Amino acid sequence: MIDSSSLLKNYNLKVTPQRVAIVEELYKNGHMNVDELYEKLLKKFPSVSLATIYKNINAMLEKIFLNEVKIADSKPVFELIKEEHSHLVCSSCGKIKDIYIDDSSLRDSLKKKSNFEVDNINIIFSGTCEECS
Amino acid sequence: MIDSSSLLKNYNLKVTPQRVAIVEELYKNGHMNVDELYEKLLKKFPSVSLATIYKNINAMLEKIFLNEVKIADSKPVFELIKEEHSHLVCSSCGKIKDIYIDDSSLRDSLKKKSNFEVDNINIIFSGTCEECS
DNA sequence: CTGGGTGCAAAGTATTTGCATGAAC
DNA sequence: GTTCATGCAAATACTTTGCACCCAG
Repeated sequence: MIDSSSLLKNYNLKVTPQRVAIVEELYKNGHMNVDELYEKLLKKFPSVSLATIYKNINAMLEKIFLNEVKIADSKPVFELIKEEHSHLVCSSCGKIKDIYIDDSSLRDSLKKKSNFEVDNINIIFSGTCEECS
Repeated sequence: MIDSSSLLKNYNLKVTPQRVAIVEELYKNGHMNVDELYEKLLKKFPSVSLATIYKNINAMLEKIFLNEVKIADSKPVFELIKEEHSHLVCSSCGKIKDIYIDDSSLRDSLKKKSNFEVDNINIIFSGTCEECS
């Protein structure tokens, strides 16, 4: 499991049960959109409000321990920040998986073509996952 | 310039002045979000409505001659479909440029790690463009 | 002429904000 | 005790829809 309380404290966020639940759900499920998070939290806190979800997501995005992933043809999803990685998105089942791919060859070929200074490369593979094919 | 009328006809869309203007603006500017398109069209058609912009963007997306690009921290932008390419997004000036990068090494390294069947790879480089650095 | 596009207004969906109360520290 | 999070309701932002009228083919 993940030590949500320490994580929250490290980022100067008060430890509330709702926040702990958000972190734990994201840890368990990897990638979730706002509605999925809301549904999960409703089970634990029947009176939780969507506003709380939004406020917390935004707080966590600002503290940079959450990352927003924008995928074609679907709602943005959120994930806990971890090592830099890319995403596999299955167009059949919709599942998203992390994958660790070396991007140095990409950086090299960009360098040859342009003087753009890269901070960050965002790569999304779409296609069909092993289970669906 | 671009032959917007033929383009529209080829995709079975009636040629209207608003549509021609949308295609021409996208051709000129490369990438535009809904509001930018709306502002441009307002200059030519003071009574154009946002609904028309949305309806046409959606029609063009369906006919697959428009592409939606989702970028972190900004509104989605639209571009005319052309050869497959990647995007450079400057975090300083916000400008988006196309870049043609060979992705075969990415495909190879993915193949080694996973049985995911790739249809399509979406790559966004963020950083600082030549002019801004 | 006919079908489909346009513009307007209204509805729908998504997200943010203000505020009173209550919990975390 | 003070600060800040929560939940509610209202406000704002974004996008779609319905419909009467009009233009493209």
